[in-house]
Amino acid sequence: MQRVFEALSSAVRRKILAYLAHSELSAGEIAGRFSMSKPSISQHLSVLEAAGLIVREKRGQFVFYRQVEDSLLNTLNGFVQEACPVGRPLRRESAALAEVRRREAADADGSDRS
Amino acid sequence: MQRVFEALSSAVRRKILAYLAHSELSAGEIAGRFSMSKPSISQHLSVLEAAGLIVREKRGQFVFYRQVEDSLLNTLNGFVQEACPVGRPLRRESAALAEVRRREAADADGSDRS
DNA sequence: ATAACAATTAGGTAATTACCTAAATAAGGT
DNA sequence: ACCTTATTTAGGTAATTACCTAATTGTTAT
Repeated sequence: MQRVFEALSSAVRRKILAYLAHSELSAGEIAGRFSMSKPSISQHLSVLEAAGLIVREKRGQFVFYRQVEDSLLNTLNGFVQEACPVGRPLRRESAALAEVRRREAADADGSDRS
Repeated sequence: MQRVFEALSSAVRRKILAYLAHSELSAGEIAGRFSMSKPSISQHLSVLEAAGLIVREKRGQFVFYRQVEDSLLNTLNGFVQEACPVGRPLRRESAALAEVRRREAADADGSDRS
């Protein structure tokens, strides 16, 4: 948890995570998206890896990085539940989701709309 | 956003937020929960305030702090949407929420809106 | 074997952060 | 007015962080 939040405290690292949201990328491809030295990016990648947010996989000459599914979400969610005065917003969303599903179920059963 | 994540990168500050989840507290009451000097806690409180996560209100001799509802959640949510590959579960919740609100609005005013 | 490329490690510096104590500001009680 | 309590500001130090360049390691191709 500590490591995750430390990792997220850097704009560069958050941006890296955003890039990795869409597909895995090699260290070089990531570095190419920033105007910063490769060693610096490499260091940011280790921080993200140490936080358990991404994993590395060496394939031949390249090292590919990809996000660890859910690890970010789980941490943030866990934190919100105890730190958000009213985890209510999220709970409200969940309730909203349930509500939509109920209506969809009802719709599927016969009624129509738009 | 930057300030929020920086604020959250400290365990002490996350703990302060957790305390403020339940009720407002004076600076002294907060400091009393930590084995750390009051000035240090005061500084942590400014960081949280600068991030927009809490607000201060002076009443008499005391300064009370309380969380700003939703500001934490909104930031985290916004971030997750672009950084989490599987932000999908959450995105689905948000979409569901938006959908419910659209329907509620429609139900309430009865006007058409294609 | 050598060259070229990919990535990391090593080592150093500047800037930031987290703490502390002491001093200042502000409000209340006597 | 004076003393106490609540909190913040000032100022300083130690530890951490973010960056850089240069050197190293590992892989692929000639």
